[in-house]
Amino acid sequence: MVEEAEHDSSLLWNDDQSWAFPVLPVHDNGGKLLIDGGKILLSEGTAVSEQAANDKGKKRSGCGSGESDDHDHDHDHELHIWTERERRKKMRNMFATLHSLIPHLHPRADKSSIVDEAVIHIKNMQQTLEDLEKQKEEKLKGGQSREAFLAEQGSTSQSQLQPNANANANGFFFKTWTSPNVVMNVCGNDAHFNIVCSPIKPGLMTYVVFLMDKYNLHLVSAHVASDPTARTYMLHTRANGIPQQFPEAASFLVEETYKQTATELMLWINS
Amino acid sequence: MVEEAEHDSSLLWNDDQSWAFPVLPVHDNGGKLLIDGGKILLSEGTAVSEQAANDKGKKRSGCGSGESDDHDHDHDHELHIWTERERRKKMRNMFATLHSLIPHLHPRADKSSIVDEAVIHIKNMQQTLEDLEKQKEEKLKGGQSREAFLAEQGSTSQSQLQPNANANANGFFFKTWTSPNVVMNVCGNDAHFNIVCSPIKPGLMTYVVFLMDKYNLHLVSAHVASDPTARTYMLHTRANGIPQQFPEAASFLVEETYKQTATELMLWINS
DNA sequence: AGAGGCACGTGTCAGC
DNA sequence: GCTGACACGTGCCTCT
Repeated sequence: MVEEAEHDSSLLWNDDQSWAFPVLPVHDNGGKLLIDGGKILLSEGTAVSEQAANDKGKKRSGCGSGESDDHDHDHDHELHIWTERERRKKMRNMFATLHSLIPHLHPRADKSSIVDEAVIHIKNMQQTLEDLEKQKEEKLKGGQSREAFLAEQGSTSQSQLQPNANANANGFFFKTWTSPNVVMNVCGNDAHFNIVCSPIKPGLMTYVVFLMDKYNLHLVSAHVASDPTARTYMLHTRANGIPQQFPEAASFLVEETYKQTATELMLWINS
Repeated sequence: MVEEAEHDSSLLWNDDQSWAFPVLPVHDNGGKLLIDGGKILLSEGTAVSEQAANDKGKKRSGCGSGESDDHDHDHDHELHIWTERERRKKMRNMFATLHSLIPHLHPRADKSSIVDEAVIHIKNMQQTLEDLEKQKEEKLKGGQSREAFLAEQGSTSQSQLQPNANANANGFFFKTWTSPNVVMNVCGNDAHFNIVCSPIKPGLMTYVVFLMDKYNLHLVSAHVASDPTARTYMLHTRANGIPQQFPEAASFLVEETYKQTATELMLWINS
């Protein structure tokens, strides 16, 4: 992953890390007229006084003159520079990981290509998933109406992503997803989560609550059991925030939401 | 000339600013720039103090004089600025469309969140697709629908992160059995039962307690949720009564005991 | 009152 | 050459 950067980046990295400031000297910083948010901007034809002198400026070399209460502002400012650098670095890494997730992408693809391809890739996958989902439903429906009993019985139970097929008729049954740490049972709008976390990771409950919030799930009840080496949770949640105009679509959405939640939870625990 | 340049600039600005994250329905205004139609609002008086002077270059206002070979360089430079602006704009739009593709994302999510969530989303979708394919293949391969009320579930879920699959040695993980009505997750001496019963069968809780007693299981906690048509239970139990002379045998015994319990429970519910 | 985010202008370095 | 891509420093703005 890191490697991606190639010499290009690594050089920059070097740069980034090694020296802190020098470039400034010249720093004309130019003019910025046109400031965004705040307003300003000079209008069109009329010129106006743009650029004011402002030296205010920071650590200029040479040129004596007044140094005074620099220091407070100084460190403040340096901190700003530093955080901005960090932020950029973070972004770079995120781009790298995003890059690594997209197949068939030139190793040195630039940022726009990355985002672009990410968009395309996501669209493709969403489309594919949608199609598969539709296909599946139609299969189920067809089986029900035509041959009711015979046809599609096989394949109940199975790998992790498995809906217990016979469920959909009218009764209330669990549709279950399993992983070593997180097991989720969806039943209508409700879901039961079983979670085990060992060694104990601080912040798990916080993350759970965050996820509930993110996906607009209500926490009906939560049961926590601790022992020195492990902690287990049982959660009962309810999905309320999803418009239910079309029951089938809604149930699909609920399911997807739950799946998403469970996946993220699992990833977090294993991270 | 100068004027032209200015004009140019301001126009471009307009363009550039044309909504930063436009797609998003609400708001924003993003912040920046308040332009109203053609005019610009300029800031309060105080603001002006900024704007650096710095000669070096660029379109300074008024001040006639030194035009000479400025222009080529000048124009050159402006072009640089312009292209950079365009590039940023492009990036912004791409971010916006990327944003629009990710479900459950806060409308004003910042760039890192967008990339972050994109990564997560892609991972999830890839995983889901992979699972679906596996599922499909297995479906084609074997119609193994033998009795299978309780299919034994391995575990495993995600591929990329962890081989946590059967690391049962020392870690604490779930071993899960599923059926439409009863899902059981064993972890060490403890187990979580998820039960759904519809229509409601009177006496279920009594039966549960009877079973716990029969197999010498302790009921650590029980959560019951009722609605008119269904009732769900989450139970946390602990097996204490089993002699533990030989740890391996013991864990086997515990597992068998739980399996037996779950089976009887399921049979009762479906009877 | 302050931390984080964004877009700007700017210099620099790769590669058609 | 020139063109595009990047990272940088910097001012301003928002959200808390």
